[in-house]
Amino acid sequence: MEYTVQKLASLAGVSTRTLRYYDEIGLLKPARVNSSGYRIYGQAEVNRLQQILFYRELDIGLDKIKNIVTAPTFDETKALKEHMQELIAKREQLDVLIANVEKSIASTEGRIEMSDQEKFKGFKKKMVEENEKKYGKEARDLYGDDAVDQSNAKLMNMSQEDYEKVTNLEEEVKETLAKAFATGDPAGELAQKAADLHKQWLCFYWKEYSKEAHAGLAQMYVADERFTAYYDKEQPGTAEFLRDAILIYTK
Amino acid sequence: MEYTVQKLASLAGVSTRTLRYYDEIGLLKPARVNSSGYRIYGQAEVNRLQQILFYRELDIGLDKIKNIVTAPTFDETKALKEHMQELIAKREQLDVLIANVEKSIASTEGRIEMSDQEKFKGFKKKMVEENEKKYGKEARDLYGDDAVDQSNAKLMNMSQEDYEKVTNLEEEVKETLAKAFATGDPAGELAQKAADLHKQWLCFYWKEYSKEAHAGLAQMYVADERFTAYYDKEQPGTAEFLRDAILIYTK
DNA sequence: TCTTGACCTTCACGCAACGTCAACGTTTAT
DNA sequence: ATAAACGTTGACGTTGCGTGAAGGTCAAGA
Repeated sequence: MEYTVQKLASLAGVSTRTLRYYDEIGLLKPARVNSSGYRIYGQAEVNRLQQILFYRELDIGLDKIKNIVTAPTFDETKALKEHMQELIAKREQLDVLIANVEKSIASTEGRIEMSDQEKFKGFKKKMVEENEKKYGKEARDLYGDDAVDQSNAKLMNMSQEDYEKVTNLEEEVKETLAKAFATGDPAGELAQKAADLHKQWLCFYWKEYSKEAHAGLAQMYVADERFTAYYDKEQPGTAEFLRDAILIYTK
Repeated sequence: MEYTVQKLASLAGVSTRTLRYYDEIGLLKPARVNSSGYRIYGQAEVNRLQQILFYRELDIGLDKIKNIVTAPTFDETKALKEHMQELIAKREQLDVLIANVEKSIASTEGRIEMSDQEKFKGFKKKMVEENEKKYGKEARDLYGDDAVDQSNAKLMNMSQEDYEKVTNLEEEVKETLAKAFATGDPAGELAQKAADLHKQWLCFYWKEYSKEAHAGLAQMYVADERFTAYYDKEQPGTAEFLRDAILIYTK
């Protein structure tokens, strides 16, 4: 079956302008151009347009879609399966939002109270996404896919109380660590308490805890500037101090 | 609780630029501006930002959001409930897409075959949406909310076979109508067959059929240029002819 | 054969919703 | 008191098209 712009456009539910634009940016070239300059699309283009729309549905930029579908290693089945995972994730995130709306209704009706943080639950996912876009690749290179995925997954599934607990823990770690740093002794009581709090905090993000992994993470804290910057913010050297404390704690 | 731009931004997971932009376009003004020109947001603004993000999630334009949330008759609870309906609808549409992906996988694995039309299922929803944006208001004014909602809902929930049936029916109506028009007799056998087919077609979109509603729709066909344009495309006068045939059919 | 109308083409400007500098004032913490 | 972090207002850039304008193409009917 062959299609002109209009035919394909109405089949797929996009505008003719969109098809011309996709041609222009090299995302979807027609199978051939007839003697009068008309774009003629074939079966392969229909399939490809479908792929493109799949990815567009996930709010992926057209240039990235281009990279994905034009990649020589492009495995259609695999791409589709990944795609489905993301759709399912999107649906789960919608569930969070729906729960949020339900709560908001209860809240405006005065039945319950909502913290400001709760009010933006479900929107946070966007931040996770953007984080992925920015740091995703680095982090994946550094720590491996599984770690990143699990961390994200846990973050997204976290219940409201958990979220509050974890932010509180984060504060506690920082406070205890600051006090411990003042003592200068990573083997001291305070430093070990900080390491323990850090373990608890970590358990919110990790499926299973092991001393080796904890120690490994501590090493990475010092190797990765993003983490050192975070911990050294108030007191330079804190990241190293935390590493030492953890290394002792996990021995 | 009072928030500066950054505080509110990180709370809600948006950028500071976004907040400044929302201020600029009058969508979300800070509670006050301190002596140094800093924007200070209060509790009301937090709640309002939440509302805004809800609507933004539905891809509603900021100007429309502005109209919605600044409307003097703005009923928060009602808005939230409507909002939830749309989120649920969105999730259902995601289900359609997921089903589509599943089929696509089966198709690339050679287990089943997909028609070109099938390939774009789930994307069709966008067309419904855009139709809503363009004609929604008119149509709602003209036919009432319920009719439009039901029609959209049925269209979105339609199964694959139904979709094929309905497009076939549409063709059949057009063909029979063309032949009937040639006879010139709206009471004749062919014209009455066309009216009957039209009824069947209609039954795909209506929850319940009544002769009165069918007759009413026939009148509207002639009154609304969009419909007359559709039916008169091949043969001017066809819309009127169909109306007459339906009026006889429903008598 | 000529015209009409629905197609198709290529520019080219317009738009929303911000991102992203630049250039500069303010607050806070050490 | 000096830096670092945070705030401000322009102002131009970006993405993914929408929307003409100005004009070729093609089948069908007068």
